[in-house]
Amino acid sequence: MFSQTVEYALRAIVHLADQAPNPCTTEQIAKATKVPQAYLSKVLQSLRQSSVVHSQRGIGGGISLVKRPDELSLLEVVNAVDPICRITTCPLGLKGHGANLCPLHRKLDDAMKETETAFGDTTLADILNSSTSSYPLCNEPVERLTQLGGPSIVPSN
Amino acid sequence: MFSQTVEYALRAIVHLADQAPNPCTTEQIAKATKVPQAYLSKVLQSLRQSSVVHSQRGIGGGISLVKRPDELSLLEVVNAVDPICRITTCPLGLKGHGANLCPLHRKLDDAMKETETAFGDTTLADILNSSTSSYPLCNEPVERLTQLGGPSIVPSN
DNA sequence: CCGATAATAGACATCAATGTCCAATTATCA
DNA sequence: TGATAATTGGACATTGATGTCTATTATCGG
Repeated sequence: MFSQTVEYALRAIVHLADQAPNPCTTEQIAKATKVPQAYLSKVLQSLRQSSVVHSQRGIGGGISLVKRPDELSLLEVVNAVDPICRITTCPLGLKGHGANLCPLHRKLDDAMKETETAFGDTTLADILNSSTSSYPLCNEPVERLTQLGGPSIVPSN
Repeated sequence: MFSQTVEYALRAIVHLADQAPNPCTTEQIAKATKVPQAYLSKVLQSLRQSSVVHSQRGIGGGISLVKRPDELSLLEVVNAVDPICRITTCPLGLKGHGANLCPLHRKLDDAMKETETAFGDTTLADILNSSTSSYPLCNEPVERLTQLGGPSIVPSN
């Protein structure tokens, strides 16, 4: 129901939120989220163009969130890469219907509205703080690669 | 969020339900629902293989519903052509997660579950009897091409 | 049996989603 | 200034979704 691209984008953003506000390189994200790195870089491009993430080249650079995790919703991420486009007018182009959807398309649009609302109401902080037995994306919380105020380069092995 | 094929399949089924229990030819459905006829025939094949519709060749033949409209759910139609596949195990293949989804995938699966439930609880009869100002798929109820018990061939012009 | 009707099957075309690869560009550090 | 790290951009490959076309098969009426 959701595209592979949406899945990848959400994984990446969850990882970034987990590391926020520190940046991660595309390679780091790719490994942590098991997303093909070359394709991930395309997905991150979309997220950058939609101002969901910020990117910085060069040593110590990488990708970081523009907003704080508690201010960023799943919907913003989804809409950046594969927008949930609601049904606003009759797909058959019937003039008599216009914005007044028939029962079938009303039902379809209602389902999309539900999803839109569910994603719009959930922030990345909600995901990270959710108390389930599984940690987001990984078996255990990864060690944070960097500390908040400190110098940002720590070798990963 | 839903594929074009799902949209087409639902349009066709709504039309068939509207005409039930009489059969419609692919051409009739295509015109009524504004779906490309050649592609529609493929979609109807899927629906036949899933036993959602029955087909009959030759004069007086066509496509008809297997179940009554009040016994057929939208979900059965959707699953016949483009199944809503729920997330049952960790998409990253993490052993520690297994069937115990992490918060991200739980959220995604919950959204799918909502949609699944909404479609599973709605029958074609619900769609046809829904009291909105727009009639399903068309500006006004089409004249039924045939009567229930009578001979089934009436020229369409 | 014959001819008209209608579904069926398969080949083919087109386009978008997904995925890979590499050169170019930019930023940082020593 | 040069070396290194990292994103960026574009070309390319592969696959599935969408769409078209034609020949074949099944059914019915006469």
